[in-house]
Amino acid sequence: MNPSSSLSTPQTMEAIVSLAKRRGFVYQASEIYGGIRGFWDYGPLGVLLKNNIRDWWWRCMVECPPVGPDGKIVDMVGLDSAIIQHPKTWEASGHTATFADPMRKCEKCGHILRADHYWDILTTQSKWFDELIKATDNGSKTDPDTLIRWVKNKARKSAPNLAANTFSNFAPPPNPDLHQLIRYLADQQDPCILCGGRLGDPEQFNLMMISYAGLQQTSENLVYLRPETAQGIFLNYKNILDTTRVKVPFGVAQVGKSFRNEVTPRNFIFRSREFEQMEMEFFCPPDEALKWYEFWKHQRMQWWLSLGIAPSNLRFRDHEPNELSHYSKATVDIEYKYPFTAPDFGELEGIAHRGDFDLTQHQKYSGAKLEYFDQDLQLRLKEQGASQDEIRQKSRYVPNVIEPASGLTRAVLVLLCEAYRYDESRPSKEYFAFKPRFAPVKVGIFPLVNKDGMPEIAEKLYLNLRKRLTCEYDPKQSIGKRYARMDEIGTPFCVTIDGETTSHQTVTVRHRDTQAQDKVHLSQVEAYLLERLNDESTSSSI
RNA sequence: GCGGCGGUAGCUCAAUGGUAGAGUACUAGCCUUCCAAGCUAGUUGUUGAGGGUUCGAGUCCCUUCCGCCGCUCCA
Repeated sequence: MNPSSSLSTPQTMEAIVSLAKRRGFVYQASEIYGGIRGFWDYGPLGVLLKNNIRDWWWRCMVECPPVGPDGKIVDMVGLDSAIIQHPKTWEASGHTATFADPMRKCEKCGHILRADHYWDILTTQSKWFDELIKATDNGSKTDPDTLIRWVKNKARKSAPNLAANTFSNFAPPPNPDLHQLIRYLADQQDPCILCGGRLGDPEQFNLMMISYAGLQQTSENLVYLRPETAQGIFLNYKNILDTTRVKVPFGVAQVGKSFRNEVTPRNFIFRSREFEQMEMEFFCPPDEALKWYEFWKHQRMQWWLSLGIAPSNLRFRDHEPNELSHYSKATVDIEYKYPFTAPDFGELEGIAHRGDFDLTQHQKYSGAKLEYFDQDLQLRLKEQGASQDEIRQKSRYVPNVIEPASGLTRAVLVLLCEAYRYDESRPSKEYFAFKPRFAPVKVGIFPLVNKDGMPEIAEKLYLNLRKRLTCEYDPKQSIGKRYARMDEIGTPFCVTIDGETTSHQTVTVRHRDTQAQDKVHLSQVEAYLLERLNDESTSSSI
């Protein structure tokens, strides 16, 4: 990409959102009703772009996966599991516990905290609580004078919304413990740890979307829309082992929708409540997990580069130990420099070493046996002269899992950002320089003018080419206008039927990025285009 | 969720409390032999939604929805 023509600023983002709407890539969902927060519709061109990325991922992961670090072919299969699974799935995965906490919200400042951890959070994180501790000599000096002094001075700043009782009838209970004292100060309420404001009643804040399977909306019928596609793979791990001929190490890949009640959906399609994921779970022997983690980390970065993204716009970011999810032994994010995060980076894909957490959990909750008996390993150990005990112990295990999990809808966003160009000197100042493989429309087919037999030839060529390529035929208006329109939606090639087509059987192929033109024989057009659409080296642009 | 700003045609934007407009796009026709040319005609609005004040509201007030920016959140 050309950095000079592509500025990474919020203004760029607005231009991209506007162009994406205008040309039918992405619409806000339910727009005629005023829109609905966190949901987006992919228009005629958006769905083509999204499908192209999805198909490339599927091709690179399932049909043509990379050869393993030991030079051996790895087994990889696909899956499309249900969005709704047994509710116990989410208990086992930890989502119910971590997603469904009772939360309380401060009515003054809006701070949200866990209701069941109120006292812990207050005593460890509240500034005004620290001051109160000091002022009352660790809760031993709770006479009205001391308290009034604290309320009138320090608390005025650190806890402005603390509903301290009127000073005239200030009468804290005798020898209160700290919790009693604070409830007294806050007028019998638990006050906000930040501002001292009144906390609302506890509410279930569930980041998983809820529905009911069955006619009655009872707790027995409660189900969740999946917050990630991964669990569907773990649930089918045994099915796949039993019904296909894969052997550990192997991977299962899946593309599909996931749903999360994000607190703040924002930044166009970056964080939405319904989104599409491309996830792969790679099952391997425990002592090979780190090797495969490094392998996939590298492979996944190569894949993003294969979309034509500038290396300088991508980076790895290792998760800090305290940042790791409850299941993960190591996680690295692949991040992209989005216009709205620049010069910072934002998440694009996470590659997690999940250990044996998921399979062990599902084994525990379901009672199904999810161990793997590794005959290859048994043989190898035998050859190495290991003891019977060691062989028995080592060749039966719960596989470890390496999970590259990426967002398909985020990939769409990245390509829109990465391919966006602004160039004053061109007829269409704005255009998308998609790598040909991902362009929604590959070829525009035009008669130079709408007469002299040119439309007939162009139409025939269109009917022929569209069998293999996404094409558009357009005989209307000036040729420059039609080129510009194609540039704007990122079409890499235009084929124009001109006067020489009737006399010499040649057409003009016009290239989006350079605006250069080639003469090609009519019979060679298809081969000419196919060669350039599939050739990696033609990607002068993204 | 909180605070600030905003929402008018598909898009970019005008419009002292007094007739809702421009550019562009789009459609049809003419013209046009390679980069958004021109001419003619045409389509396009519950001014985000709901309520209020007023003789009269795009404009003032209230509520709500959506968006942007900053916090907060993002197992």
